[in-house]
Amino acid sequence: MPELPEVEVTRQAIAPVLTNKVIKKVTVRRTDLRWPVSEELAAKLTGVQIKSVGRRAKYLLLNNTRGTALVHLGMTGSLRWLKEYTEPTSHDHVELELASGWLRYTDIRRFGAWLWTDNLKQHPRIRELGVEPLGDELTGAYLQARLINRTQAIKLMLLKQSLIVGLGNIYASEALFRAGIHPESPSGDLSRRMCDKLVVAIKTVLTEAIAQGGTTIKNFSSGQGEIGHFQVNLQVYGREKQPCYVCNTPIEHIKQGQRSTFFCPNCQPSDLI
DNA sequence: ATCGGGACCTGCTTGC
DNA sequence: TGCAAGCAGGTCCCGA
Repeated sequence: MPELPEVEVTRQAIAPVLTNKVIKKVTVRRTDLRWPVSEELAAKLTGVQIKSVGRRAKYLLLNNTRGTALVHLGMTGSLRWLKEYTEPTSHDHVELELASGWLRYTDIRRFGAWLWTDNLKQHPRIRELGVEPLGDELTGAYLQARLINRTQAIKLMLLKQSLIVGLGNIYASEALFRAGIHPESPSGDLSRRMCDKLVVAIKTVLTEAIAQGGTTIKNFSSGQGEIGHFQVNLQVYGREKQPCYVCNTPIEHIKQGQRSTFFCPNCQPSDLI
């Protein structure tokens, strides 16, 4: 489900109710998520004070007095703040109880994760991550340097979290449309000018999506239960055969790495392929 | 090192 | 109506 904007919107929603609060109790109903939820996680989190709620890539970071809990939402995960307790369903796997309410983690497909670390920078899932797209490190020069000699299609490269973090299947297609770049272009063939344009497109689409509360296609909602509204701004994703908003050409749908890609064949010319 | 594909898991939609 | 196939916002791991 969630890409960077949805994770960031979730972070912004839950940070105010968690910051400086004490976790009274941790309930893990299922441990078989993406990786097994360790007994250490529940033991360490119980009784700690949350110092801040951060984000690195698509991981939420519950920074606390003993270390950090990393929460990944996978494809179908969500976090929800409950002021009043409700009976958990079969997909509610983790819960934190605080004095003022409960933080509940729901994840139908269980591709998400809850991990514990007391050395965040050296954690294997964090160590190998690429640059944050909304920070100063992502520039056209960085992108071109990392893409040089790579033959893989640019859409697939944008999904690699070791290059740039935060983009997923929706925003990768959207960024390429906004940059006017065909998704099958060999990465190493992008000119510096195109890399500059792509970087601007990535930053713009993610920033706008965060401002709109993320994209809700199926069931994303922020930690306070608000759905996102960016889906009305999607230019190509999910719009197969519908007219391009810019030029009226029907949007095309292809598969790359067994995943859907959407693009406008006119606005995103294939001259590099 | 880079790539392509399969794997993990559940639920919903589509087509015969 | 029923059932199988295909699809979904992520990412790790394997073999070539």
